[in-house]
Amino acid sequence: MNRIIYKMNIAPLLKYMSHYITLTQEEENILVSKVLYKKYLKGQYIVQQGDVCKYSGFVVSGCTKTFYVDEEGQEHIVMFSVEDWWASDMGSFVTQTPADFNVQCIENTELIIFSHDTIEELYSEIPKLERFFRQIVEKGLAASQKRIVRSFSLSAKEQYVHFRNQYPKMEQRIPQYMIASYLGITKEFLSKIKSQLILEQ
Amino acid sequence: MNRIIYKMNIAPLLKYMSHYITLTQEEENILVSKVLYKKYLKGQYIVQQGDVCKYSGFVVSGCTKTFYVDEEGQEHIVMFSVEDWWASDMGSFVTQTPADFNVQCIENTELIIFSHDTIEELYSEIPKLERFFRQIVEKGLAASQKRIVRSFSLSAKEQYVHFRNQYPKMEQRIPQYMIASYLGITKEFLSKIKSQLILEQ
DNA sequence: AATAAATATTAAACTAGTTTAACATCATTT
DNA sequence: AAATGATGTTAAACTAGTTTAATATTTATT
Repeated sequence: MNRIIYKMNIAPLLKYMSHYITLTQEEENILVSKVLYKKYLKGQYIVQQGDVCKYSGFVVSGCTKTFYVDEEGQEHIVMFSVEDWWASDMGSFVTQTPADFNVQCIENTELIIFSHDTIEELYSEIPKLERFFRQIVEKGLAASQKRIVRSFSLSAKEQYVHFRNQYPKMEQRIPQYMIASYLGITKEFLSKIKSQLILEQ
Repeated sequence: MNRIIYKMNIAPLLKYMSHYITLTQEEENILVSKVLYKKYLKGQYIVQQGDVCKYSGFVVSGCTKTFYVDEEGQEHIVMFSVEDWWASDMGSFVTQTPADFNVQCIENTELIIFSHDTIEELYSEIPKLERFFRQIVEKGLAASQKRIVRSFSLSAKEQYVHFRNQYPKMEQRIPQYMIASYLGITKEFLSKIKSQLILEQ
């Protein structure tokens, strides 16, 4: 059997982690030995709604969308993940309950994968990681709360302007109809908002 | 100086924690020595928007609302906390950044308080607590995500029915205009929804 | 019991955002 | 270069939810 060994680009993860915790060389080695490196093609799924999310991926390169399909079959995007973000249903991964969300690549994407099966070993061999993941989830919670606040108190136009300001580079790589879905509006209405904004200047 | 010592009702917290971790008697004693017990009157604030949230409270009895005031001065409720819930801006407490939210008592409320100043001591004396708080925050994240999904994919009427089914007892103790605020609609429209629902049966 | 304060209802006029449908543009494959 | 599929625009008719304003009901206070 043929096994493809990808060259693992671990540096972005280590740099990212260094904002939270400091690992010794030996701890880094343990970490590297317990994560996977995976390449996905555009269109492939990392997580599927209803499955328990066994893997949590750190995006080394590429872009994913995290979305939900409602009873009418309508797709609602809740997050985009680019470099240095997490591609996962964190809620499902950490609680090991069925995922609310799909995570799908909208570009070819390279991920460093944490598997739930090995994460308990990682916690016991590198206790600091428990703190790391706690902080990641905390940040995720704070971001999720802020998202709720925005959707409560801002009009669609204001939310779009906020998105554009906060993630100026994402707009170039993500099709507009997906941004509309992220904002919770139709693509037609986003189109209208954009033409309004152009007239306003 | 007069110091009021309240009788601390710690049992509900210990029972709640037992779903996540098992504490020894000694660990329980440490815990009790490092938390505070506080009684608030209806109307009092536990957390104020803009302040760093130094305290996270476990509700022993009573009820609080967590809300946000937008630029137009409009109040948006994001959560109610009753017995066995947390009254806190968790996002602010764990990241020690300015709170997005106010937490105010809508009934007289008794809380067991974790202070951020002592929580690091608690983590080092009872490492299990780190796991406990990680799991709480994880559950909070999962709930917050589900809330976003609902507000994306359900109509106001569906959201109200969901709320009523999920928290049947809350409706009795919380005024309707606050429930409207929680659902992100006006009190007038909730009134309309309710009369529609009555006609439908 | 009377008054005041807080909470809830109703209805009409309005607005933000949806739906439908037709057309336009851009990118990819042959 | 033509053809196909994916993405983006425009406009008219529509609907869910808001605003305003007047009134009703419940709860708390004297």
